[in-house]
Amino acid sequence: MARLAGVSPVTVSRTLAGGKNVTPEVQQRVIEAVRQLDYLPNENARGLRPGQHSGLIGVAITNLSNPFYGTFALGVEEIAHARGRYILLGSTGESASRESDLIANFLSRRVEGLIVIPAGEPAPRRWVRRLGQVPIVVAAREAADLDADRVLMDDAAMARRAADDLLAEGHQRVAFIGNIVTVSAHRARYEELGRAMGAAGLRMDPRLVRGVTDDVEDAASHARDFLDIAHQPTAIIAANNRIGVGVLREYARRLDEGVRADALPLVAVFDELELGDLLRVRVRAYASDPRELGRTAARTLFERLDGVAVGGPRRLMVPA
Amino acid sequence: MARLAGVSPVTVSRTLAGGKNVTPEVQQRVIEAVRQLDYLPNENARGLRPGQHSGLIGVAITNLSNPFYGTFALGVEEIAHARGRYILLGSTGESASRESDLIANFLSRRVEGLIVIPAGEPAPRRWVRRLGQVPIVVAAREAADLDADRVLMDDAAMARRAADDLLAEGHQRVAFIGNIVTVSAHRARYEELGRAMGAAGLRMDPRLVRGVTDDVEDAASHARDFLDIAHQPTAIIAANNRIGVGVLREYARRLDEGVRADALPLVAVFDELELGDLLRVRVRAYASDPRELGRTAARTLFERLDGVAVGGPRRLMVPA
DNA sequence: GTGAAAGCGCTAACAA
DNA sequence: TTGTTAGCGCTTTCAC
Repeated sequence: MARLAGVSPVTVSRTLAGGKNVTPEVQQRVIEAVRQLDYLPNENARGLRPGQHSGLIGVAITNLSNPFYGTFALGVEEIAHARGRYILLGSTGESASRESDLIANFLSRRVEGLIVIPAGEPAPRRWVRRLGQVPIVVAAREAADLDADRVLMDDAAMARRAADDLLAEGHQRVAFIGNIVTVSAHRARYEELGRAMGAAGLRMDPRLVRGVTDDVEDAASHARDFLDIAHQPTAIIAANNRIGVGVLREYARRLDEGVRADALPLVAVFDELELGDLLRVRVRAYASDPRELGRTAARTLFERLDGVAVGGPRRLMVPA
Repeated sequence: MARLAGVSPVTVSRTLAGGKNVTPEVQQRVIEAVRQLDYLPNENARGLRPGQHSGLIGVAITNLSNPFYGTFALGVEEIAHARGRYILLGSTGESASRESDLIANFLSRRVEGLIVIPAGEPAPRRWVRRLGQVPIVVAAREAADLDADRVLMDDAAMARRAADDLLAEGHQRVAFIGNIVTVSAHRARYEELGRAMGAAGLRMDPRLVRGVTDDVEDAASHARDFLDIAHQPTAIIAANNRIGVGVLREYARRLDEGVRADALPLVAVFDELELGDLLRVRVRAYASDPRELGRTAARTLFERLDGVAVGGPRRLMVPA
């Protein structure tokens, strides 16, 4: 490359860096050679030099096929792109070991920062020690053992609104499907729901609470159980989108079997349900804003990278 | 690191590479030092050596918030993970220049291979020359100027099935929303539809064809037009998922205004419509399998990387 | 079994 | 303005 232009590698570097201290003529020669060879500087080598950054952000989400996380990633990318960064992306599938591997690999590629949706599987995050000075933003869920910035949805507000609606309609027996043990967002939604109902002199029946994180079929089977018990709940609350879809899958089966739509419990879904208003069954969605969540997570990360934000971990709330 | 273990960097490298030619004792010392320092070898430096590979696959999709592409990426990741590779991911938003930038950056990070969903914006792909020996797989859509392996859905089969259904029900006036000019998948679906209807002595009315790629609101506004013309079509065909959602958004508005569900044209949607069977309006979905598409794309890429596949570009079809 | 030397592609610092 | 030197962190080759 340098040979073709008849200059030294330094001159190539300088030209590509903006051309400071290079004769226009020489620059021209370099540019020409670059084009002729389709030369692309090796970013990995460049990042090796001290003081240079890799231009990479590591993003670990739980499940790419869930549109919530896809949209989240889109929000992250939007900001990252505006800041000239590129995304290393992986999904954990809620597995703690996969999360650990993924992050170790991100770090070994010298990402400048990390954005992580913590995996639900409960396990100590031994990888935090490896972070060193690399900033990390935890999004969508709490992670007790991570001493880092958090960007969360307003789970309590969403849950309160849901509770208000349910109470206003006179529901007394409501079921809940979600992983309240390991997924903080689900737990927050559940607890606030319980509080709001408690304030109205009601309580969640623990026999009507089932744990699932993201699995459509699992959720469907819990819904089946609820529909089959003698004293059906009057509403089923799905802690997220995928769980909601699972419940509705079971509803579709029931309708096929001749069950009437208004004989089925109301379904309340968190996180958005596309076309919920067009369904033949009674559904209510309490939507969060995954794209803005992603954007905010990325902005928060960049504030650390820029040194704009200093000090202890921050906690940001993205309104629903 | 090497100092802490009292050995040379070479010995560390050897130990981490499996420990060939290192005394178990010394290995132990190295392992211990690694743990103590939370040492992670620098993958970028490692990849710098000749003959080493980066362990990265570049994936360029059009829109992460579309669950179709999210699921596609999941399929890619599944295979990549099994092969110990990691994913550099970016979305093009259908923009040709963004596609070009993205791929240039992937290449400058020395990805081992690329998987690309070509952006719809028509523009010559000048970046192909930069590929050098890096294999690329084109997925989901054709890209005429790319001389590379392709992994496509069976658009024609899906369209034929849709046409059969429509014809069986006596539809004669059907509208189509999709970008038949620049998105080959949409075009293939449209053309096959036309062929099948032609065989039945009917034809698509060109005034009932509108171009949109992925935009929900755009699609909704076209649907609005179709609903407002005097001689309504009896069916509206959406070339993909997002377009279908757009059409249905408009339907939801109409229902709110008191329009009866059975007064609205049937909607046929390609690529899957979650919960389509639960909608209050008549909808038919012709689903493809994005996850398998992603898996197949990744497998095809690895066959090139492994040297299992040689010779000219292959064309694979993933059944719907 | 271990280490010294060399070089992957790049750029900051210094020299010419 | 341009080039030489050196070193980022790693691994391959060769010597011991």
